[in-house]
Amino acid sequence: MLPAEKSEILKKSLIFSSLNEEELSGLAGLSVERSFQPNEFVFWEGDEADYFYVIAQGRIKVVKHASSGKEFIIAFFEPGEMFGEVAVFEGKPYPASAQALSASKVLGINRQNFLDFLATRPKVALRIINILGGRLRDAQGRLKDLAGERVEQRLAHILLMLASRMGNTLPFTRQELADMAGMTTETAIRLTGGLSERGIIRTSRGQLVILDEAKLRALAEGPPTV
Amino acid sequence: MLPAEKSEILKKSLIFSSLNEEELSGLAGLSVERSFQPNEFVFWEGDEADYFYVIAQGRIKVVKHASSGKEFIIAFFEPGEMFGEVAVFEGKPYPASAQALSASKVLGINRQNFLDFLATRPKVALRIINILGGRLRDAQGRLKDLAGERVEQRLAHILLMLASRMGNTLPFTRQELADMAGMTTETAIRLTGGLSERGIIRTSRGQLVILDEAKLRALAEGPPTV
DNA sequence: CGCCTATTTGAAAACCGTCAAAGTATGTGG
DNA sequence: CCACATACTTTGACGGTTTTCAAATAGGCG
Repeated sequence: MLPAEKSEILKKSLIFSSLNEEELSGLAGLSVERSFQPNEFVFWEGDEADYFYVIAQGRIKVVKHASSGKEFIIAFFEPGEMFGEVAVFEGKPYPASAQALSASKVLGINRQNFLDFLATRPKVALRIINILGGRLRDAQGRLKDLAGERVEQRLAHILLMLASRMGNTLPFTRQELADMAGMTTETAIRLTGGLSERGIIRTSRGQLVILDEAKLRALAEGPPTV
Repeated sequence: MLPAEKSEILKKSLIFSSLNEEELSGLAGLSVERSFQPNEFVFWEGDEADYFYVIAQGRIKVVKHASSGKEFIIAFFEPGEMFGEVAVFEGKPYPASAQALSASKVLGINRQNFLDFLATRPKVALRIINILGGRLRDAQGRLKDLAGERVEQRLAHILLMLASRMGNTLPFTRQELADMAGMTTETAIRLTGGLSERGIIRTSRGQLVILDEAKLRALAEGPPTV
């Protein structure tokens, strides 16, 4: 990949939108390109964290494994988004694993180089604070759901969250939804089946379309028995 | 409170440890002191977020309420720690409520003033990135637990996390532990009862002492049936 | 001493996970 | 182009974990 292409990719990322061309190419010079096949892992939980990543193309999921072996999906990321940053900013091993879902290209940015870069770019630092704040907010909302809500409401919240980021057509299997909502695949299927019958969503293999966001929102907030 | 006292409090906080005296007093000038009675709320979920806070004295808990009315405790904070920052850095309403547990004093720092301050203090920004990263890591670990582990393992994880921050004597009621681990008070009592019988912990009203951290760790990792 | 909150115990029921088996898209290789 | 392998989807029955509901005890503070 040419340096100019790297700059182009970084520029599209929200994190670096405040940088000028010169700064972008400086950062591009610090970055390393890596490519991954579908299902290949970018890093594993516990690995030394020397790099964080910005996605150039493809989709990445970040997961943790429970002691039972069950997988929990922390997040999906798309081109322009960063991942692996928690570990890098803390200087500790990665707290989760990252796996490519499709053929993917990412730019890896070295921890120490980036920290040095940040020390003179307060705007970028503020942007990162912003992004981390948003992720923390999401995480806290999900914590509350997992701790206190029933499966149906958990799934509804997940669908609404995904819809707000990606639109009403969601490219996820029921298994993936289940792993995000902390339930089994069977339960996710039964729930989506029920929602389909009520005309709230439409499902096909590996995809789910939200038809009636208002009803879904009502479901997410209160129990169906009003 | 005198400006010098404010500086003193800020200085003790990890966030501002890189500041010199002059910077500290500048920041102290931007801060407002507020006092709270036990059980009084510092802010409510959904309030406009103009300030974030550093604790001078007392203990604060940050909570969210599920649709059922059940309370979920996101975190407890002690003197020197900051809270309410997620909302401030995002410019959105508070995502949770903050309640004083004991008579408390806090320093409130205005959002816009602080963002201006940060724009010329990259070290403080990096420290905040660090703290947010740590909180995000914690939150992700708890997400995985809530999604995939049984109550006993969830409780064990919570106890270990608290112990690593506060030592082996934990000043929490079973109700509070239950609200952190996403279970009912009755379940928390039954579980702690079992742990006491096995000599792993000792409990009294509003307090829990960890006696055998190794056994607790074993419990947290794997199912009890080895 | 009295009130409020925390702790305790028990029994019943609900929710959801587990297990098993089968059907159905998608893509691959012959 | 068909056959097959692989993943995703579907359905049913059962059982266990945890919540729910109820009632009683006990500790601490004014």
